[in-house]
Amino acid sequence: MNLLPKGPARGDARKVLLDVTLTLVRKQGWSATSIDQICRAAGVTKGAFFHHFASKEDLGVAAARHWDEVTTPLFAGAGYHHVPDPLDRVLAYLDFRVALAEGSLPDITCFAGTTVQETYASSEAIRAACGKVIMDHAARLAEDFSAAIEKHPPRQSVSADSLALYTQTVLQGGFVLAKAKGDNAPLLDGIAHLKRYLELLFR
Amino acid sequence: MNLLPKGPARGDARKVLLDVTLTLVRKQGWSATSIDQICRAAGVTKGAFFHHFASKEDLGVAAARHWDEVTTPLFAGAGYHHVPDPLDRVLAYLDFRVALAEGSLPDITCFAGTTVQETYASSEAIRAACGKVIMDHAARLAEDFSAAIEKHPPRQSVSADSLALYTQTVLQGGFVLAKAKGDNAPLLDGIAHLKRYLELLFR
DNA sequence: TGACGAATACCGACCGGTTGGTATGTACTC
DNA sequence: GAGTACATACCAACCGGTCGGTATTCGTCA
Repeated sequence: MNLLPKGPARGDARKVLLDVTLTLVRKQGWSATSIDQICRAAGVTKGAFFHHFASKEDLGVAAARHWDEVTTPLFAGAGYHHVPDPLDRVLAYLDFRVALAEGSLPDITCFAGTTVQETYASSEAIRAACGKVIMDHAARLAEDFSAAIEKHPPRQSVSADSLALYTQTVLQGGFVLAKAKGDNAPLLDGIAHLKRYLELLFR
Repeated sequence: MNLLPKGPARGDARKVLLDVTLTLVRKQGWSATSIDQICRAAGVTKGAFFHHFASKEDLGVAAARHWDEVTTPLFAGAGYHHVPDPLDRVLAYLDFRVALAEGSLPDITCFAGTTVQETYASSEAIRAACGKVIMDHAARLAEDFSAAIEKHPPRQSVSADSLALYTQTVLQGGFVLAKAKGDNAPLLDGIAHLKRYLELLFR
């Protein structure tokens, strides 16, 4: 019989390890999450781990890319893309982020933001991988900002890239404040201020 | 003779341990910083450490309070307090933060923000201590926002507390993005957007 | 179709070093 | 001489990582 331990099916170990890594690191941070713990949670042994990843640092880089592969379809498939006006589309993106913010903190925060805070000085590879995820996400948002600037000339001269990066700044900061307060409110509040900024700037 | 190791003078161990903790944690994160490493950098043995702190968690709480004791005089003694108009005072506070942002990342980032990201789910004591530092700092800023709202009625109704917290959100998010990019620019850019928001809102 | 060797996926024991923490001893101060 | 402020030695558990082995899958050629 041998029912209980029940690891993943053959061939799935890598994906399960990456999924588990995202979950554990978002809750405990990067350094506090050990390879043993990841293996236990994934129902896999250390041998399997080091078959797929050369080191913990290698896992960090792979997990950042996996985070990108998980979140990109989530945003790409969201309804706000169908809003015709680019400014309204950006505001709808923020409404979507508000909807995502309903949930417990470990589920709504950003793997890349959490991890890069701990590794920016100790692992250039992980820092770069996390940075790329955030910058790529911002770059996609910048396209909408660019169209919004063209269609609705803002009161003051601002660049699309800068606005997109500022949006990520507010979100990442919202995560930090939410963790500090033990409550989503600062995150929701931050998004509300950002929306007001955009409306003051563009209308 | 016995010159080389040269620890701190008798009675100074606790303060040195706390100072070293702030430095190391801001660079490496909380979990990646070990008690042994802190003792080595402080020129003190483990016996001294556990004489002053009951556990690593206890150190975390004490370090958060120490962070408050270090930063509060820094802001209290800054020139922006002498700006007569409350709105200009807030904007001068942000200019002061821009000035602080010139420097290498480990020196300009926030101990409380860094630490709380790693500990919010694993240590309620550290989370609360870090949260209090941030909220107290915001509360002091909220007084200026309150006066600014009274003197310069904003275009839209906003609360002073919310604006003060949003300011901290932008700063904390700026730290994260700066670490992710390996460059202060997103932090400076974020503060610039925040200033524009306040000017659009209040003038 | 099936036999077979190679590559892949995974297991679990083991290693040296480090972790947070303790127990005991000692020098200095009041 | 009593309390404070350290130093030293030590511990079990855990850390990231290695290694020899096994089970499964796959390409290939008869």
